[in-house]
Amino acid sequence: MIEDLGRAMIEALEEDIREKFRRSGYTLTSQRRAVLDALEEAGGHPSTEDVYLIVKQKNPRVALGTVYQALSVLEEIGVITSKHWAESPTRYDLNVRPHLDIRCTRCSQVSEVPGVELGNLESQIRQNTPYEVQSTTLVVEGLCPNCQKG
Amino acid sequence: MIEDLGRAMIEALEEDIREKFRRSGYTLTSQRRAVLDALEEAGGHPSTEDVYLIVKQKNPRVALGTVYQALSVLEEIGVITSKHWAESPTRYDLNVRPHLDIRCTRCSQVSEVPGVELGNLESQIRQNTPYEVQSTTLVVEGLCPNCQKG
DNA sequence: TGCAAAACAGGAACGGTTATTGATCGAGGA
DNA sequence: TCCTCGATCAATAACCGTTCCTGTTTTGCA
Repeated sequence: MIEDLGRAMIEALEEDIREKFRRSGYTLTSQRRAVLDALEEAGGHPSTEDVYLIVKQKNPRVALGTVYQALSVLEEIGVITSKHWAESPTRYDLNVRPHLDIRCTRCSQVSEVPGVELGNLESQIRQNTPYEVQSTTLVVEGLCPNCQKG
Repeated sequence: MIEDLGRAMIEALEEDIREKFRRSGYTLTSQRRAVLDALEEAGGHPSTEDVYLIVKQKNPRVALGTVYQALSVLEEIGVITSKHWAESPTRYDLNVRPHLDIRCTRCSQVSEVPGVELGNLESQIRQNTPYEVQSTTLVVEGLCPNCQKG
């Protein structure tokens, strides 16, 4: 039952991804597929380097530049989201659902912050600026429980 | 009247800065002073390079590395805040009051978004994470009115 | 199956940032 | 006032994440 639900969700996500590629005109190549798989496998919020290492395990011929380019395409068509932290490489996340992440300034671990209501923040912003808003990201940093001890 | 108010605010800010240096143990050197002045003069949200160029006009001997280090100290003691945008160098801002900025993804211009109520977002976050929250920054990007035409 | 366009691999180059090193400054004590 | 010692600075090399470039391979399409 739960497994079926999981599979259904993955199916829906799959279809969504194919649709986004179709609309954009980009092709869903095996390398881009591998980058997506690596993002899923990595879980958390992998850096480009992390993704590259996972992809490389399965296909050692894939170049780092290709991973950069694939991530950029995936972000452009709205499949993934990038986040830019201080003193840390860019990290990526599948666009499964809107959520809030916090990063530890000491060990760089990223965790999700549950139960925060962003509410109508984005619509408020749209109302108060003449800009055409493309993205709003909340960047939260702090010390994780482990690093608080040290 | 208004000028007096402005001067009073600057005085208060000055005292706050001196206090923060005192508490931290760092010294408020002429170079750090110059970096602060440059931040004020630049207005907007200058990059390290912008600050460096302004500082250099008055004191050509100051090195870029010194500006980096000064900005890092100023941020550490809470006088300024850094913001990290995609594909763009770090930009800095004096901690005058909490506010929200938006950056144009085409021309990199940064403007303030008025009238957005962040409300109890930070306290919500603190309640929902075991992390010791150090900073929360809302990063908003879009197209400025000028670039929408192009 | 053949052709044009897109994507890729590999590696060099770039740009923002940090690290290093020796010189200089400046607060506090003799 | 002069000295001392730690903090800060200037100058520059090194670092690292990212982008760019070139020739090759793959893909979509006729």
